[in-house]
Amino acid sequence: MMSKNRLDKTLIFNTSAELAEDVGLENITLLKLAIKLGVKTPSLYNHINGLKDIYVGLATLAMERLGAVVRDAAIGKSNEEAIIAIANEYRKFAKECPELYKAIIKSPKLHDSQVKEAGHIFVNIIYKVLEGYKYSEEDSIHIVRGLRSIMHGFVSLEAAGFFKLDLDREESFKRLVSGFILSIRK
Amino acid sequence: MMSKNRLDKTLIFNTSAELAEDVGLENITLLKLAIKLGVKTPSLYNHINGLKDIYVGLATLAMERLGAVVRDAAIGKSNEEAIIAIANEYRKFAKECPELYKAIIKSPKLHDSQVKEAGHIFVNIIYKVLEGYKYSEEDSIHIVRGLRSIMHGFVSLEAAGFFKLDLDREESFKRLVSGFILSIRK
DNA sequence: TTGACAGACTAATAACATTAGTTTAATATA
DNA sequence: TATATTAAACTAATGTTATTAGTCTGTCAA
Repeated sequence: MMSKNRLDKTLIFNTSAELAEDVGLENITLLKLAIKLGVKTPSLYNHINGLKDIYVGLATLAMERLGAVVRDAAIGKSNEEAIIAIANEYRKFAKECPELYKAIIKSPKLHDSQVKEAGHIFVNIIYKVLEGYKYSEEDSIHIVRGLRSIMHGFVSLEAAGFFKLDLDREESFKRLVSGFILSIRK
Repeated sequence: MMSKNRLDKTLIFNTSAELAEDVGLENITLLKLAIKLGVKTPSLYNHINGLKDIYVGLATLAMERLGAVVRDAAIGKSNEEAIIAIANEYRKFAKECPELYKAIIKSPKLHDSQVKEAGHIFVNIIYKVLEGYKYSEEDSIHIVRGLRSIMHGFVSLEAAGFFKLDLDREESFKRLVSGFILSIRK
């Protein structure tokens, strides 16, 4: 009657993501997570190898969701319109799930993990959008790095509270993105 | 003979910064710090209020050092030349002290702390450089936010290992900065 | 029915951060 | 110089966590 508290990785990571938003990414504990799952702490170890796995799982989840958001944003759009839509949805995602978003960067090292894989998918969407511009492969790499930098940079400084005046943050972001688009015009 | 192990905040934070680079920002413990200082753990509490203070202190230290680096970079230069120099030195700092750099963003909340103060100083240097451009105050705000975003974004994605191809990262950064400068030209 | 196994559980350990209370040594004061 | 004050070190103890070891139980295949 209570296969309710039957665990698996998906459930664990999804619940971790909720917990992160509740208590803050840094304040996740296995006890809190276990309680939220209706289970005792050590039971988690039947599915994951400890807290580090949680952070890797969260980074992967974040990347996957961000990839989906960005993919959807770009549907039916091309070139500048697509870039603007991607940037706006990227920022929206980071504002809606700030703690999950942080997990992307916190991830201990990307090397070992599936985060890599999820990251590839995310990046490939942007490459696809750039196809309209007919850049060389090399140029595309630089541009994708640039776009990711402005999106991540703005969004994480904003989340950290560095842009104090509440006023005008939309406008700041809009200008940054427009400026970037301008600078990659051929 | 051993006033060697006499503590104060400056010593504690400087040593914490070294420790962070040794073991990673996330892996600092008060025990490791105490050992490095030749002291027992509880002694630290005579000067700080716990681990959180360490992170706030590190964020402040990082901001101060970054401010100094940026200030020095801009000496004797103006406009585009100054911006390029600032960006390059900013990145260099982040590469040389990656763990300390991370402390800037990790800082729990900036509100409560002196990080704010150090941040102001840092930002004011950039405002000063922009004076050469004769922007309106509002424009300046947007531009400073933009510049910080590209610097922080690139540097932290790079540090996190997101730009896999070792090749060309210099070039990517150079293009990003040049593009930004281009986009703020009047 | 039984045997195996996944996945839950209890119990125990170790690494920390943190607090309370004690001692020591330097410095100011008489 | 002697004494009082005090800052800052120390020892001892507590509570929270992560993690591990070993046990129990229900499910499913033979």
